[in-house]
Amino acid sequence: MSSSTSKPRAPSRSTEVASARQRLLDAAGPIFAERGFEGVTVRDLAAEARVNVAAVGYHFGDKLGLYRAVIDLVQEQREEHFPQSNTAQDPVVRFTQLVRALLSQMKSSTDSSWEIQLLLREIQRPTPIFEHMVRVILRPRFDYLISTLRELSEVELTSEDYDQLAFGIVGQCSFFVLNAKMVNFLIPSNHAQTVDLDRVTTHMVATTLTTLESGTVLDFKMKIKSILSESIDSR
Amino acid sequence: MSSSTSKPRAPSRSTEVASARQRLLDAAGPIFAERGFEGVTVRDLAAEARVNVAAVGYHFGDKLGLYRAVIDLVQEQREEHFPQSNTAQDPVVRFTQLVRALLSQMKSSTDSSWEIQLLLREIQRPTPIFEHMVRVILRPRFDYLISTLRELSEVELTSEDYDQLAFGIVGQCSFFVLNAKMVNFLIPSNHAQTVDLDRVTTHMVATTLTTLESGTVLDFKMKIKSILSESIDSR
DNA sequence: AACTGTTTAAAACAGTCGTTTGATTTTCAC
DNA sequence: GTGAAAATCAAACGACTGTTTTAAACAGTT
Repeated sequence: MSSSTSKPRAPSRSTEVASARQRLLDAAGPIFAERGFEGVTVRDLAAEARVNVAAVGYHFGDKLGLYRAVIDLVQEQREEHFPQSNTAQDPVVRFTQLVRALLSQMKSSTDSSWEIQLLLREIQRPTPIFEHMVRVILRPRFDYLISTLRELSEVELTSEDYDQLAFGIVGQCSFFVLNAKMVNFLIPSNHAQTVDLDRVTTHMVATTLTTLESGTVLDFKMKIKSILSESIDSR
Repeated sequence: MSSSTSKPRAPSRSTEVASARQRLLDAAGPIFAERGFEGVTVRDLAAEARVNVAAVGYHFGDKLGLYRAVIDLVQEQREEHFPQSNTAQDPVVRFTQLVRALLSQMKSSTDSSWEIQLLLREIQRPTPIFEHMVRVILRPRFDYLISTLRELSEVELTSEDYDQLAFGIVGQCSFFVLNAKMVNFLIPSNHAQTVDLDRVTTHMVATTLTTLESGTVLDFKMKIKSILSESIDSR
């Protein structure tokens, strides 16, 4: 499948002005994040980067190669930029900052934080890169979230419960980001902005902590299960 | 914008076999739901419905007209099929059944419940139909969810809190549906199936009820807000 | 100087897309 | 039956897609 064009090496940065390859990489990230892989044409990318269309094929083989390069770039930056450097002792503080960071990075693509939007798009409309991306980028963060939840819980829960809580957090975060347009439509417009980061963070952390701490959750679950088993025939 | 082709009336159902128009409508729904508006070609639709490609233009003007017709059909079926007929007295039971129904309808498109998936896709990648669809289909359900939450809460909360809770539920539901592939990837594969409906329902209802009932939520929120305000400079 | 790799420009390619055409068949009141 | 409207069909249209080709210009090394 790989095109047989001899792969050119990265330019030896002799020219201080950004090379065509670099300009292409810089421009492609936000565009892919905003419109998705299939929603972007190579002509758009080339125009935005002020580069000839042929440059895509020359430097990256094809469009997917450029996309893959962007994903790899995000991965590298994440590894050095997010070194799990959350040193707070109090797990509640650590958890709060984790959620806040998660939400913050998901915010609109204007914040130069288009990376997570790109990943969310990849997840919802997988390209051939999907498995590699989930394994390398998402898995570590997910595991870190789970371990933080374990620290926060007074009593040991089942791993299913931890998964459930973690997905609940990730799910709500991604929902607010991806469905901002609908959120704006459904809530009264007097709210100053679409999603108040601190408000959402506070809500999610508080509900999660309450769930983890409250002894009544199990009672509720028992009751709900009986409700569910009773209403099987009614539907 | 609307094409000036004279709109043909619906065939007078003299032929008992499904007409081309009807076959197209039947086939288009699940396909649009699964692949999204832009991910589907009219040739795919025509082939699936065993209809000539020109039938789309003839009966619906263009591809978007067919999409609009599908959306309208969903809306009609919802109105007669979902008459808010939840008559249980206990608000907890009603809430549980509501969440369960929400999740159930979102389940995989094999269950002939492709309608909600279609709506979710419309929300995340809006076509020109977006506003109309949200207003007619989503708004009533969202308001109903809010009112149920109000009934469940012992003390009156702010409307922002109710919005937050409602979006949390909807967000988690849509997350499990739209990201099933990633969920499968991230959790250990020993789980029997991707998403156990009853388990997820139980979890979400229990956490919501706990949040509504627990008096410690406000304390948590206070603490979290102080955490957030302190760590402003650290980022 | 010639030779290297890089970049640009313009054009063409093969394919797919939504849509339209024009002829043909089917339907159905008369 | 007859004929006009409705419905269906194969085929083509024009626009766009990703990709490739051709040519020429540019920079740096030896």
